[in-house]
Amino acid sequence: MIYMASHLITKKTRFFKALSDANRLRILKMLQVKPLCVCEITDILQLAASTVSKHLSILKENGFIKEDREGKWVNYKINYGSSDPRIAAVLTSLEFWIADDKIIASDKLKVIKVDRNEVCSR
Amino acid sequence: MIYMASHLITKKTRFFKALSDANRLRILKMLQVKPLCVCEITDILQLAASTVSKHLSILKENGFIKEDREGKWVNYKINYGSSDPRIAAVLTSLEFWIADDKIIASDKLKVIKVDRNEVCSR
DNA sequence: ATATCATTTCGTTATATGGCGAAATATAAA
DNA sequence: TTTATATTTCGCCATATAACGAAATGATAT
Repeated sequence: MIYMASHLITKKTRFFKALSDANRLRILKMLQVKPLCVCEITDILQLAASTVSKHLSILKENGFIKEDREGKWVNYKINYGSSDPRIAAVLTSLEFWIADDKIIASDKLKVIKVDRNEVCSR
Repeated sequence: MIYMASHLITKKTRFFKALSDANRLRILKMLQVKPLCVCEITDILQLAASTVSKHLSILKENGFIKEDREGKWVNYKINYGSSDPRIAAVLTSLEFWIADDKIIASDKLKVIKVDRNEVCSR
């Protein structure tokens, strides 16, 4: 089967694809509360660390988040200073683009309570 | 394998998923020029009519476009009056969200020239 | 009524995506 | 330098997605 390969426009879909996964939206919402390391996110989402790492790399590649190594931890945080105006538009009014619901509210509570020294290194 | 089924947040991804396909973005850009029927879009995108129909149904289900039957043709047009503010935001400034490129410029030219009585019923 | 044309629905197929665990890598601690 | 911890990369598998053609449906024209 021959698939279309219009590279120019395919690049445009990457922005939307990055936002097309429920767990990535949850991650953005959590990072809005405060920066988190991979194992903290892993603990809250209840996914394999490798899966979370992959989600974070997609969000980072697309400019939604930044990473910041701190010793053995890698902290991820919202990239409010993106030069892409679409990303800035989404990030500066996340509530508008991604409404809160019970799951997100619950995630945010967990973000506040999560303790890196407990959930990691178990 | 157990997949997450958080219905509330999965609904959120539908908006972005609808915009995550290159051909659907091309369709939105074409409809921005003027309303088109399925066979006109099929002719410009060079896809099977069934494929185009499916893309249109996804855009319609998500509130990006409206349909309007005119005899044996079904005309599709941009739904500028969406009650979902995110959709309104994207549609009222499509240039901001989906930049034009060579392919889109070429599509738009074809939209201006396309003649329903030629491309359909061949 | 029947034929024709536009569109949608359905069944099939290939690629993309997202999940996991294991192995590899990077840094800190012992 | 060895060990432990955090993260990433890799290979594999299941589901989702997007493509097609054929069949079904809606509407006009003969």
